[in-house]
Amino acid sequence: MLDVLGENSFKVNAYRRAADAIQHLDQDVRAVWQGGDAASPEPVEAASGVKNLRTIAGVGEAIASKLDELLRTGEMGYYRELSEQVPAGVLDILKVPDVGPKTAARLWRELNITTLDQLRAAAEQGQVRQLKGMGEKSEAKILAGLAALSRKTNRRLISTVYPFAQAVIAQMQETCGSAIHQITYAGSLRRMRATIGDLDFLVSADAAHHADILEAFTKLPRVETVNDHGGTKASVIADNGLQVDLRVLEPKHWGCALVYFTGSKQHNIEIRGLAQEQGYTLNEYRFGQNERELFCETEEEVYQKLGLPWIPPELREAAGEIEAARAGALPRLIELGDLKGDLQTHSTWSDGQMTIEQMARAAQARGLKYIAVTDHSSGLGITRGVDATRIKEQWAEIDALNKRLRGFKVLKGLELEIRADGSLDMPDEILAQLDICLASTHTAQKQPKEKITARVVKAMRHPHIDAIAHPTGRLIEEREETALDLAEAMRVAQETGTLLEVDGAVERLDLDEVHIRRLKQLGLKTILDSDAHHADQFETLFYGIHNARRGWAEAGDVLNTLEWAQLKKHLKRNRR
DNA sequence: GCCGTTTTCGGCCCGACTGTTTTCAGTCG
Repeated sequence: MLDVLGENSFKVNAYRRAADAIQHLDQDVRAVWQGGDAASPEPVEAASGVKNLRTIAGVGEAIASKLDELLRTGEMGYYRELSEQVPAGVLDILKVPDVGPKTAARLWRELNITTLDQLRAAAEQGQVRQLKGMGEKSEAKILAGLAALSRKTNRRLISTVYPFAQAVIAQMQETCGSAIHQITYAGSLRRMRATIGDLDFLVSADAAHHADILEAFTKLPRVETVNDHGGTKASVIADNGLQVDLRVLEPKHWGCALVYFTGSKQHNIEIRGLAQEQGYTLNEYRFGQNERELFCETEEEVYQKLGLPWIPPELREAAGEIEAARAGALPRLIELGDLKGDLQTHSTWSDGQMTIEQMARAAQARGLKYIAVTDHSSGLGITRGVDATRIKEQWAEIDALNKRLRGFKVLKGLELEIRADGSLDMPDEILAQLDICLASTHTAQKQPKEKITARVVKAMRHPHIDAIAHPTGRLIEEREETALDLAEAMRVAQETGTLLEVDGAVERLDLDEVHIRRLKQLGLKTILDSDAHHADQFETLFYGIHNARRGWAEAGDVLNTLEWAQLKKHLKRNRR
């Protein structure tokens, strides 16, 4: 709204920076405001809330008081004031590709256009081109943008974009062959975000080949429309609706370009600030110092020049990674190969699609040493779960299977349903005999905060429940998190030794990166599982690991990097 | 609106592409 009103762009950017910093905080902004004392609903002293908020980078006096007002009253007078000035529909118009704040403001003020429908009508009737600086092409662009907006889908799961990116790379290599020196994806995919908005590729090649490479890119079989096509970059829409950009550059620019296009934007701004402090300017091609130009063929050289070690892409969110790098305190991030076992899998005993043996053999083929079979308890009606009778039959099958397996162990587990009232649907006598017991909620997910928190906390206090599976219940782009008070759950986890799981299922990634980092700060361990219902779904551990890496997790933070004999000592049921 | 190992005032990351222009503004990433 400030943008549309023509406010000083640096002021607008200050709000963006503050919003970005809050989004990437390692805890809830409310917790910062409260000054670390989550038990009190408000800061002890009125003034300290503002002071606490100001510790956030990019939050100064003005934004801190507005946030304080928002947290205290649930409303912000300044926001309401702006809302009264700018018609809501103008903000919709801002979402049209190629319409920015300047254009939206002129459409509103000069043509009185305040809805998408009015904009479409005006463009169709040739009214838009009457504005100074707008012509037929601008008008056509707006109509195309409106069409794109109406069929626009949300961000996609990384698990669909990653294989697509691999396919694009393979096709480019096939088409251009030796002309391509290096090719990679960059952007949010390289940072391994859970969802991806658009896809960025970088190609290095001799300048003589640049035009051919861009041409080949725009002609790939899955390209539907070409939006931009210049001398160094092209931007297309693929048949799956994804926007895909490709940038071509000379090999000597590779290091700076890869850093630049991997981002995040805010990370880039911070490292360019660092470069400036050291007397350089940094862009996507080079370091500049007066007339001198310094090129970097690798990312390592770029960071080295800034006095930093290489920073893994998953950490590049301007969330303290630069300070940590400078202090030599970057985490040694967990890797897929560190995992020794998987503590949440399902079989045909409940809603899985494969037998326990098929799951076990697939896991072993992937290099794991053990899995826990954690079928649903019968309380979750839709999955035809196991009850106290059937689970004993399942144990007999597991015992027999373990005799046949070499160098691999199947553990007896359960994913126990925590009923809406907090009760459990399996006798304690059964739970006591398991190797590991997870508990989770699948029903009554809309309970208010107090109720669902009490429900989960009650389960956490049960002596035989080792971990809470997918604690927040989110389904990415589909279902919001439950109202569970995670700060309280973490506190109870510290007290009881109950673990909070990281579910690696690609649509869950639950806990997410922010919560994982919080766990680590509290000194809590976790387990990272596939939640596989089919042998193919062990693949999700790959995405789960990257999610954990985004949460700064090291191997030591994840218990199933241990052999089972060691791991079992950490489970609550085996502790005294 | 934010910020400070030059600065409490005066800066604020930087470049590609497009369209409408006779040298640049707007948008995007």
